[in-house]
Amino acid sequence: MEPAQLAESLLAVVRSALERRGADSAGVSLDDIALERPRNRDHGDWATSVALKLAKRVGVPPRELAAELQSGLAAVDGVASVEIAGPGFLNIRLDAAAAGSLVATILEHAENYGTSQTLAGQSINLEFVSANPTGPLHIGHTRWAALGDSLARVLSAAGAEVTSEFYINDAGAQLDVFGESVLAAALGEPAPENAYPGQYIADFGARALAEHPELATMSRADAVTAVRELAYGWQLGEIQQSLAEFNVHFDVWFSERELHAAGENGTASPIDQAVDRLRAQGHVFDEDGAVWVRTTDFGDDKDRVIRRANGVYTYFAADAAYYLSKRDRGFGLTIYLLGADHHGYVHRLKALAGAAGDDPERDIEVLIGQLVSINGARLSKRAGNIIELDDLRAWLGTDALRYSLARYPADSPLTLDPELLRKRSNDNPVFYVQYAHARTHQVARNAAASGVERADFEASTLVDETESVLLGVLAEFPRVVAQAAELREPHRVARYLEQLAAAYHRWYDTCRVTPQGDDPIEAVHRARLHLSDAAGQVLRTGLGLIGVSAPERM
RNA sequence: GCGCCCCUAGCUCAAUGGAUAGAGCAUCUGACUACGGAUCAGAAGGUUGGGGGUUCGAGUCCCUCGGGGCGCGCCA
Repeated sequence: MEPAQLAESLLAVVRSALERRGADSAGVSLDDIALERPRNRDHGDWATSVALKLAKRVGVPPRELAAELQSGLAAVDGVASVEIAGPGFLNIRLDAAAAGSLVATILEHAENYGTSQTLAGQSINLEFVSANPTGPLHIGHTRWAALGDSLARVLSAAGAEVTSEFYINDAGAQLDVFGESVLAAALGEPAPENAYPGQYIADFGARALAEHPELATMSRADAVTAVRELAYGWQLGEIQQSLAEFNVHFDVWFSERELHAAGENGTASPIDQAVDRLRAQGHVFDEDGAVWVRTTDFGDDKDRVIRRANGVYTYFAADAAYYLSKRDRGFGLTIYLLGADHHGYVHRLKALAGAAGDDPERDIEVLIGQLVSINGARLSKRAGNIIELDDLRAWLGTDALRYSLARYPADSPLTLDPELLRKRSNDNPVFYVQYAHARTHQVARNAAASGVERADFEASTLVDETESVLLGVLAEFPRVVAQAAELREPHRVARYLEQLAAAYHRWYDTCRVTPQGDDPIEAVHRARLHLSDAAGQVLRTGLGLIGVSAPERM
């Protein structure tokens, strides 16, 4: 039996109890049921605090209401016992056959077990990383890459249509500075003020000159443009390759230049159109020669300039046009994953949504992730403690790196120790989880060699305590995935996998799939092989949700 | 000064308003002539930053104080 079915049965019992008392039963929903797995095994396979929650509404002492529910619940098929505990908790135990039937469900649905339709019909645009194409990705980008890609997978598993998107800031002054920096390096000139530091600038410069010796004789303006475009292409290519090797996928690479460019037959640029549209909505005004958006109407602490008095658009203008682009492409929900150093943008982004006629509370979400620090120190180029994605991957490997970043919530400040990272130790919980998965395959290989077959499945033979626990953990997977999607917290999947791996390892330690010596093969061995298969399936699916491989051997 | 985030075991971090706050690492003690020990069993480790409040119940919600991070341009 799956928890969802138990919750439905419980809801029916609750409703009929309320009706007997003449109380309103229509207002009770699955949200009130609060069916959960108790931490303490003494409290049963499943427990509910529904009697505590509803007691006041009905006007009955909690334990009295619990007693009424107890008898109704005990009659549900598959429920072995129901106890009342403490102030009014109901502790439920399932019989082995009902609990074990979950294995068949998992094997039948295979990689779809755990997916749901809780976000079905939602079309979501998820933007993350969006680094400037003026340098390599560092550890901060790496964190958003791991979290964002996992979130995209989790949202999809919950039934949403997800487009993951990388916004390339390729239109601003930063890219010009980048071009100047590379050109100076190419021509052996002293680095200009505010130039980008780093060996890669020199490397780009040398490569540019080697491939295009004519740069030395071109006009300054032409040379800057040419070098900028060359280096931009190379850098973007490296970013794309780094992310691909990190198993991070983007559906759309959106160039900011598209927003500035006028149409082929002289039509207004998307930014021009955006300003006009916002003005038509009544949220734009002119003051001191500049053009403003009245973002304070939507909770921002000051209004924002969208076009300066000198006629040049601000960065905010591109943001506006970009948001409208997403909107025009039909997304019902737009999610931004930003670092904490950008949290000041939350209000103005939401204001854009509001000004465009969307609901800032419902149609746009801005997730703020805390920055990563190294041994307590913040990352900075000046401190020389920048760590690049490619270095991290070289030290740890993609699996360990992705896992160690995905198992923490985005708003948790993360402190890393580069010495530990370099050591590539087995401490990383990813190996614990992967080993559990490899073990399910080892078990299957051993079973095949010993003649244990998958012919029949008698759920009622799974009576060991470790089997009961393992089944309970397996039963939670769909809810964990749905919750991770709803709360935008993919780390819940990783934490769950550690729990599942622990339950599997303990079970393995206690229960044999392959009989010892000359002992006969019995139904329980075959049932355990199914159980092991089911655990392997869920481990594999779960690891896939955070972009980590599930090896069959380690 | 204003705003957002954070403060949980020695360290890194979990925990829908639920029962005795949990893992990993580190420390200590055990377990293979039993499906690979990258495993398992056990010990020790806590005033959840301090103080108030809300309620059947608070690490979680509210107020306040302290500490840390980040942000507050007609920059990008």
